[in-house]
Amino acid sequence: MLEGDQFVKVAKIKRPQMIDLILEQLQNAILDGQLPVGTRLPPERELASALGVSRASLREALKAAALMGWIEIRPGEGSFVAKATSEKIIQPLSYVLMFDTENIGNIMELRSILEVETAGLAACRRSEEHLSEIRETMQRMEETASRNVEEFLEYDMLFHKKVDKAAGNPVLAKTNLILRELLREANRRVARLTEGRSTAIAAHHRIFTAIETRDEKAAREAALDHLKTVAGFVLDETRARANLIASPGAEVKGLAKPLLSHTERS
Amino acid sequence: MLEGDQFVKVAKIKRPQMIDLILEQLQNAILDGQLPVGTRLPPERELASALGVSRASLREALKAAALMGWIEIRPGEGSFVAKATSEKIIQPLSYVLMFDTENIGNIMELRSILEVETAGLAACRRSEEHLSEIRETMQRMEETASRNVEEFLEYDMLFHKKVDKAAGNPVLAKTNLILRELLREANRRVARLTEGRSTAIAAHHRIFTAIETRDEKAAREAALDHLKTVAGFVLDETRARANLIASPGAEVKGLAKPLLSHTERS
DNA sequence: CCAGATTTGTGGTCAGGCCAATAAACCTGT
DNA sequence: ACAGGTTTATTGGCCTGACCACAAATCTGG
Repeated sequence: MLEGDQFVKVAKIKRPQMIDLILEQLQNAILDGQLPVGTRLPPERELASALGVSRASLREALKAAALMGWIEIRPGEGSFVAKATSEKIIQPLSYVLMFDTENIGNIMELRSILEVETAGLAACRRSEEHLSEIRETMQRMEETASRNVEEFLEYDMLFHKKVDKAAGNPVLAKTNLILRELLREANRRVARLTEGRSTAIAAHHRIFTAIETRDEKAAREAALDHLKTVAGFVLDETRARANLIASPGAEVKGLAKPLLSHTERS
Repeated sequence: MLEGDQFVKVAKIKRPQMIDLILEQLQNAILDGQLPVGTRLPPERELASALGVSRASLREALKAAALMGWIEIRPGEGSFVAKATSEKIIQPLSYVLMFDTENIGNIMELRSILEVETAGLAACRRSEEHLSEIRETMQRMEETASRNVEEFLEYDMLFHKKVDKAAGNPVLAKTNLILRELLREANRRVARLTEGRSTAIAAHHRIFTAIETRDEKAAREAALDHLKTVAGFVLDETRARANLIASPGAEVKGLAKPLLSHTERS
């Protein structure tokens, strides 16, 4: 690419495309308040002729707008201006991170940062209802530990989801969810080990107790220990796998440098 | 997902849409490495018939993929698998956020968590080269403070980018970048104030010094103070705008509860 | 008055066509 | 033989018109 010579700084002339213009106009209309949330857009055929474009072009724009979360298209009904939700806002993150999945160590570090703070926030903000939801999930998780690995994993995920909820920040919750999904395969390998399941249960217990007593510091410490343990499992697994694939002695990417060094703080 | 009623576990029947299926297939192909970056996709007509769909449907999918940054469409040439860049993906959403005070607070909180840890990691891991890059960016930022708001903003962004780089976690860096992009509009409003620019410069100075002396604790504190200040500016601005739009006296959503309460730790 | 059948409106998809931009193959004068 | 412009094939951008599937509104018989 290397756009441009080093002498003239001309923006490459790009003929504006209909779809983009439509998209822009739609965006402006929503931002100007001309189209409040919930407003129903005119039918495609009508809107297309009003804008002076074909229905096909308009549809490409509408589809794009829908994927970006601006509108919701309901077959047989019409298109409606949608509310921006935390899911939609943070969704693009997952698209970007998808290209980095081989870099498990870095994702792990990011996750540990966020989960630690999340646990701390949950300890501060949790309500009684939050607490009982977390407790219930934890108990179900313990029950399934010796029975079904997949079910255990689901309750593991759910536990963290409930903690996220208690932390009261939907954007944070969604981000955590994405990171956990990215690491789901790694976690699955850990959960297959009996030792992995029992240590996870113990860690969740500590986290729960800390949240119950509103002890922010303890919650953060418990979460950090948990994540360190999981990271240890995962990285051992990963390293083992990597060594099977790469030449022996080859460095596993992203794991050579100090990982989780933010451990030694506070 | 688990998000059902507790009685019936019916997933709402949704007729899968061609475009989404195509999109999914494309995504998988890219993630599986079947389509390395730079690969040229078959012509639309050919690909459409190969997939057994109409060219119109395929086009909607390709257009969406292009907007998400997965591919690049060059008229007269073809479609090519592209490296996803976060800026392009996020840009449209940042405007929407201006009117979403609830999530601005939440995103701010998420950003503060990550930037604080990033500063700490940068203090631990930075090299001399990192340091000089950060220093240079900071100096340029100071030079432009009194001249050009847009340029100032760019250097502001760049400063944080350099700190991210020093922290040595690309995934963390990308996430931070996305969050900053999301808040770009808000930051722009802050940077327009002379006071906003001067306090930002002072804060960056503190962060730089802490990183220079490898003082992790100081780096974290400096970053936290900085973010708290920015959050104060942003939320004041947003609140003002929100009150102009919403009915007077209406509570600004999401700001009533403790924000940035993780401040009082360590 | 109401339940079921029918009509109407709407998005989802398709087929085929023309135009515009690009690149590759082709001339053409030197 | 070759540098230059010119033509041609390929490809994406856009349009028209049609049909299908689904949802709501309407009609109809009891």
